[in-house]
Amino acid sequence: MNIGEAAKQSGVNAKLIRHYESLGIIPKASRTESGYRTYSENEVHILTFVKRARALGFSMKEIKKLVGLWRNRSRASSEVKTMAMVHVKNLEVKINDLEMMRSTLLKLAKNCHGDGRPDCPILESLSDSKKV
Amino acid sequence: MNIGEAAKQSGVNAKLIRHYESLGIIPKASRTESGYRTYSENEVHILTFVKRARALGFSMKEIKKLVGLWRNRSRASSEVKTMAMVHVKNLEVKINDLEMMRSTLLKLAKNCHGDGRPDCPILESLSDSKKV
DNA sequence: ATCCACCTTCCCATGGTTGGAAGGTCAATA
DNA sequence: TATTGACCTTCCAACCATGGGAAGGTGGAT
Repeated sequence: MNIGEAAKQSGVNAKLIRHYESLGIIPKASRTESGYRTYSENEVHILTFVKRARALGFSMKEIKKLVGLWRNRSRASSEVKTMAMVHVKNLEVKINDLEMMRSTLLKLAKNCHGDGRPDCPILESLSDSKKV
Repeated sequence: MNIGEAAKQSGVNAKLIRHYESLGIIPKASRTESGYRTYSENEVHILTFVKRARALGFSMKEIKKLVGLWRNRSRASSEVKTMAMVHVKNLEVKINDLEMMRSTLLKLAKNCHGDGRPDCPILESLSDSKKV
């Protein structure tokens, strides 16, 4: 299977597959005589794994670790669970940040009449000496 | 006032101030004879504005626009409000994404005993053919 | 023989920020 | 006066994950 087919099956862009290989996240693909990368079901499997972990917001560094754990039959599940829970904490911090931004902006926008007049509490609040 | 003092007063890193200037987000600072940038209260004011807008998650491109609107006495408040509400929508999309990730991960982690044993539903779910 | 779709490697861009290197300036002190 | 140390200057590079494009080689069909 060439890289294009592996890309189609895994849903990971061919360009990205090469990139992941260069980062050492996936093992180096074997090559045909002319230099084309070849893939089997197994590699597609790994790529799918990476794609799903990415969709859960793990960084590539974390994913590299996860792939290692996944391929290591004797890993302890505690290690994976710990990573997952640390990640959940990070997600929660981000969610909190974004929700703060959202509520602040909504509060400001509520007081802005939003018509042709120039006075705008949003801008004022961003620039005034009193904090937002 | 030198750039260091402006940085201290505005809370924006000196390095970042130069960067913002190069991006055209803040006006070019005037210089002393020897080339040092000089700042007044007014510039510090703009920097503070930028910092707060950044804290609300606006992109630098959006902030450039906001600074322009802020400095333009005849802007329409509707324009600002529209930007704010578009930004709120974007925030909501991100929040949703992160919350999906969080709940998926929590669901997976709940089923993982997280001890010394190797079997781990988190990894299995990431790699299995059935979707997460 | 030609054509098109595929593959290869390479470099560059994004966005926002931070880091360092190499060098100039300012003010105070020995 | 000379030196020191804190500040300033510009330029170049890194981070992370991804995408774009150039320039050139391969594979297989017509």
